Amino acid sequence: MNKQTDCYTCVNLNCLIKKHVGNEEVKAIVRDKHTLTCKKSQQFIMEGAPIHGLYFIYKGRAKVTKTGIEGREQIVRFANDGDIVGHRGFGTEKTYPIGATALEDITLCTFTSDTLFNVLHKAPAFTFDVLLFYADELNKSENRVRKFAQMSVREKVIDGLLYLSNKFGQTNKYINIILSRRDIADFAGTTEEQVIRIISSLKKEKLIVTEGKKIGIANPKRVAKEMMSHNYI
Amino acid sequence: MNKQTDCYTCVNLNCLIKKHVGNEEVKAIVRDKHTLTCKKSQQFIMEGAPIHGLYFIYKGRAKVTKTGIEGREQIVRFANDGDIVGHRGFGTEKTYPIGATALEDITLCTFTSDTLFNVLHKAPAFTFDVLLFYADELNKSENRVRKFAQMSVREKVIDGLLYLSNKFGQTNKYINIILSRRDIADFAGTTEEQVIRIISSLKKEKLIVTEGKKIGIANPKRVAKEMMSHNYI
DNA sequence: CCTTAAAAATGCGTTTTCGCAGCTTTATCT
DNA sequence: AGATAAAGCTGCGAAAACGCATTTTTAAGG
Repeated sequence: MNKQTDCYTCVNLNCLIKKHVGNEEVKAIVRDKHTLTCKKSQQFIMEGAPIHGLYFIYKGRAKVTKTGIEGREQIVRFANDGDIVGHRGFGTEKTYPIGATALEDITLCTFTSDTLFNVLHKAPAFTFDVLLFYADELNKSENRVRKFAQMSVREKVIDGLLYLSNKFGQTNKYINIILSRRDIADFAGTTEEQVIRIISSLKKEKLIVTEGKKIGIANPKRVAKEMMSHNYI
Repeated sequence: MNKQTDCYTCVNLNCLIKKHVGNEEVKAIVRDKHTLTCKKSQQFIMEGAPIHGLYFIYKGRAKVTKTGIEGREQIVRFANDGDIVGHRGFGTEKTYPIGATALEDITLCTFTSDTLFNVLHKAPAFTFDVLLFYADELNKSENRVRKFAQMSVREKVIDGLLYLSNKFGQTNKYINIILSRRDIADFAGTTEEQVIRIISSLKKEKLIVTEGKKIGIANPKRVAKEMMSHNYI
């Protein structure tokens, strides 16, 4: 029932598999590929479940989470078309350290750990690019550690909205993704109420606009300025 | 003046170079190696400075930092013998996204970006291990994001002390590293005063012991229990 | 060993953040 | 369209975290 996708005609030019699809070793991955689709709200990686492979997003958006105190979820990042999801879905670890949930109907490409493991040992240029991906994610994550440690709640929410606008883009003045206030809170590291309060005052300050659940950055320059002191270097 | 170290007789068995020193390609790295020493408090990587290579710690300890609001520093992690320091000290980025400072007199092995770049394209087994290292660091960093988002200040300080005890070990009941309360605060993501207050009450509760600046976890089980709710999964 | 500076400790008022409760609006299902 | 549930909003008191000022202790240098 799943329409199988094809790496050769795939439109995700930022996908690392696509980039290296000419490599003979990488073709082994392509042959092993399985396509699956998930409905909105479906969790396709369970935190703590045994590892069975790595996911690449063909089309759609997902949240990557870690469960904390009393089941409270922390969104560690969002994933978009072409992104890799499933840390350590290869190699020596036994269970997934993160969970992943579809934010909308989503099509995924998945590969078994074994295939990946082999290719990562045989296609250095590919492995190097995966390495760079992880190094980049590490840098972003460490930036987030700093932000969470030093920012006020207001700054964290603004920073979160800017991230979303940047990651998913804005069309017709609105950020290209619909999230609940709860999800924004779980991402920004605060409570639902605080997010609501802050969004409400940002609206009064004409920094953002809303329509239903849609949020748009009305004044990117001024909003970015709110964060300036956190971006230097 | 710097005594040159030698990978073949190196005692850091956890060092990735040491592990792969038998590989012909990796020997190119070994030939390129330079040894340097730093005095305590000396900063050997400046945040924002042009990248010139990657560092491996031969002997000593260092803190890895990011500068935030009004110059306030966030310690993103600590490094010990054999650890890699200098994210992205290879590849495409132009400047270091982190700073690194010696916490005591330290001996470093350093390699130029170009040499590393080449070897990372030619020695897949080595590249794979570096990849695993980054994936692990990423996982740890994402755990820290969650902790910073959800923990109270007290929990963050306790968690920081447990990390230090685990990372550097305890001898004679004391954690094997001397840090100022300020450094602990910069790591745990709070203020110096809070760290002082919390250490003081942990002492009263007989959970830790102190002697001068030395801190020891007196009751690891009970202390770990304080954090249990954060460790599940 | 004494001097001086830095680090640590503590009290206290202020600010920020939180979480509950109640209410309103929006979405969903038949 | 109407019923029901979910999500969003707001006020308010409580708790947590902060930052300043001051004192005490520890470390460093001559």
